[in-house]
Amino acid sequence: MAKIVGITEIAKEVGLSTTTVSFVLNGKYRGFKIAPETAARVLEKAQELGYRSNYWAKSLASCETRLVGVMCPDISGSTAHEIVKGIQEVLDEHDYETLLAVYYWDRNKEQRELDMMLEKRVEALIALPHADSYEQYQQVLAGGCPVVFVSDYLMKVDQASSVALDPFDAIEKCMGHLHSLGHRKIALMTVQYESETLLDRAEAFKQQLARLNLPCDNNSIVQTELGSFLSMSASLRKLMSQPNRPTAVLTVSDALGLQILTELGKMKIRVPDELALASIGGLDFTDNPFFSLTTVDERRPEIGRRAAELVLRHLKAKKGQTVKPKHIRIKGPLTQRRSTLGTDAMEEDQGIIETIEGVLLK
Amino acid sequence: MAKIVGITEIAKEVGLSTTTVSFVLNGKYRGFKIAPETAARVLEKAQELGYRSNYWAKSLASCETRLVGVMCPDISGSTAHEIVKGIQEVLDEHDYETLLAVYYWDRNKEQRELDMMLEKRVEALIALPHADSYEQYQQVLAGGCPVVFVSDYLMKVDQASSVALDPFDAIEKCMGHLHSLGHRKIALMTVQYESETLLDRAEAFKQQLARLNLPCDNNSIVQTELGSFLSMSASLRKLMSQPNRPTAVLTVSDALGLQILTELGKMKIRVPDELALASIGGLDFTDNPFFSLTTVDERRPEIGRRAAELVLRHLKAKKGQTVKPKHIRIKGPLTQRRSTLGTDAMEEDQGIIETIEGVLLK
DNA sequence: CTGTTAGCGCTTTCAC
DNA sequence: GTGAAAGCGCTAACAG
Repeated sequence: MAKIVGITEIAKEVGLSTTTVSFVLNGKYRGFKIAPETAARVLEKAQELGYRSNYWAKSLASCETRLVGVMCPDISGSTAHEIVKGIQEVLDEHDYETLLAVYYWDRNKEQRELDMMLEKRVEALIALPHADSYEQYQQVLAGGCPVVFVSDYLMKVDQASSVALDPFDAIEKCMGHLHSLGHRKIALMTVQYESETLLDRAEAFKQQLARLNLPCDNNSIVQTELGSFLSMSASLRKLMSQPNRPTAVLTVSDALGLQILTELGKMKIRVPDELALASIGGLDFTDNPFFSLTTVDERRPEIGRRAAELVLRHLKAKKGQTVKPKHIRIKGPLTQRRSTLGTDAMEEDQGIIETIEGVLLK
Repeated sequence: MAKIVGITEIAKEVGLSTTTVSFVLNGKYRGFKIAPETAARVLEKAQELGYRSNYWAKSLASCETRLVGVMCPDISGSTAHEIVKGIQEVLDEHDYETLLAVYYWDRNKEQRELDMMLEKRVEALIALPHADSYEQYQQVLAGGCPVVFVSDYLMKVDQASSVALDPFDAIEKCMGHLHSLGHRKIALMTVQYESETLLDRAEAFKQQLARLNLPCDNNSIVQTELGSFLSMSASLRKLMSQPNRPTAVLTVSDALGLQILTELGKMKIRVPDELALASIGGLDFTDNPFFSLTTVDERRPEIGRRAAELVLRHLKAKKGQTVKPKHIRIKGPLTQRRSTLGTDAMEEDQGIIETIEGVLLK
């Protein structure tokens, strides 16, 4: 830590007490004011000496860090960074800083990073949790640090709040859309990962099948390994080799949807004529001539914003009163694209985008 | 800041001084040792009380934060997060923490974040700098905080170190490859952005044209607006409508390369028959049936690692001696793919990958 | 309007 | 082997 000028030095130089200097520098006037002339002198000296306040000394003395920790499993995908952006947007306005930690889907690292967060005395935590880190978050809460889960959540951690896409609404929109296009045999492709969000989506899917009076058999829900192209490929091929294969598939994420679209290309199965595809996510397909996936937008920046608001609710109310955990489910819009509508329909819709020939989407 | 148990409380409970407790908790034994029995008692009590050290109090007292700031313009692309991962890898090993700030290509935000970094007393800064933030970094250095630029750099900030891809090596590899394939009319597509790295690549390109005895005219280097698909499209179409249009194009980034590939598809220009394409980046094209771009890998994790090492060099040597800035240029491997070789050639190469028909790359 | 005084939670000489 | 005491740089009552 470089030996930089402190408030005391300024005080000495200007012949005032550190108190006064502190007040000037923080623009706080308790009770009465500070003589403008005095303030000016201080400010000038501070400038001259290249003064920079020491955030941590401040935190120590004032017993508040104004720090909110954000934990995410990775930042390579769009999910995390869009959420983070949303979070920072609102936290910024309220002068809270965000401490970002990435744990790369590693539970040990997640634990270590959580420890660090606590050591750094974050006042709240927003997390995209790993599926089975129950105790770890429980512990954080026990330490008096509010937790808000985003995008995914851990049901067992019942004192934490959460913000996520409304799975029932999203699935209903997709299914309604597919149904209205005449699809009667629809399958869900999901991921083998103990995520509540994923389970919710599967549950919602079943509900919709029932609501629409559609058949539900062993092939209605297909699971693939998280992140494995090969596994997805195998599952998909198996699914499509069934006697009464589906005419439409719903996937739980854009990433998976894209992989499937790709694989369908290899399999020479035409989309959407032979198989329509819809997913949940929120990728931007503008400028992308190859992929055009019907999706329900997760509205990730909004998820981040709401999470930050939830956090602020705790932080503001900190005077003894306990704030009940709150669970927000966001409704996202369905955007119909070529993976369900086909090329023709889109030519009218997409104005700017030239429709070009695509292997898959023709 | 929650009122959590502190070292003093433990000391009281166990009937020892804070000094002793501190030593036990930090595993430090100055001179002699601490009675193992004492240590055990302390540790147990700490456990029982759920003690967590206060990072900032520690920093204050010990005059070191063990914090390294990392500034990046955004985290949506692969560049930033791959570099960050590399950085953290080596910093982790040396018990330094990294403080990540994203400034979203906004100079004001960059300035604000830099200020925060200094207030938080980071001991060094690694930055992916904005093209014209000269003074801002100069100021950081003036404050005694070493700066290492990654991927891009600011020449004017001459006391900063830097780590980047070796542009001359990279361009030479690309040009050599294209030349050996018979291309004699090669153009460079770059971005209108005052980045030293980009300028270096353009310079290297010119050198290579000269070395290979290839023609260099107004159309040899084409600039497009940063991030604008439309601008790229216009430039490309103009370029390709020239009487003696190039047979190969070299681009400064994978992102641009991908856009160009896309646009060529729309223009029904076959790759690589009518136009070969090579770029610099490091995207992974495994599992991607549509895009297959010949690129020189920037080795971003390596860039991060080297940057962290540079930082450590400063941090270790902090006993008065000034460390000279160092500039590291990394050589990346060229991976030949379908955008220069065509489908046939690749069928032999790519083992696992099924070659499928692609609109663009057939 | 400004100064005094007492810490925040921890480290770190130096003495016992 | 262990403790006393002096801070790190700053804030926050409470006086004046």
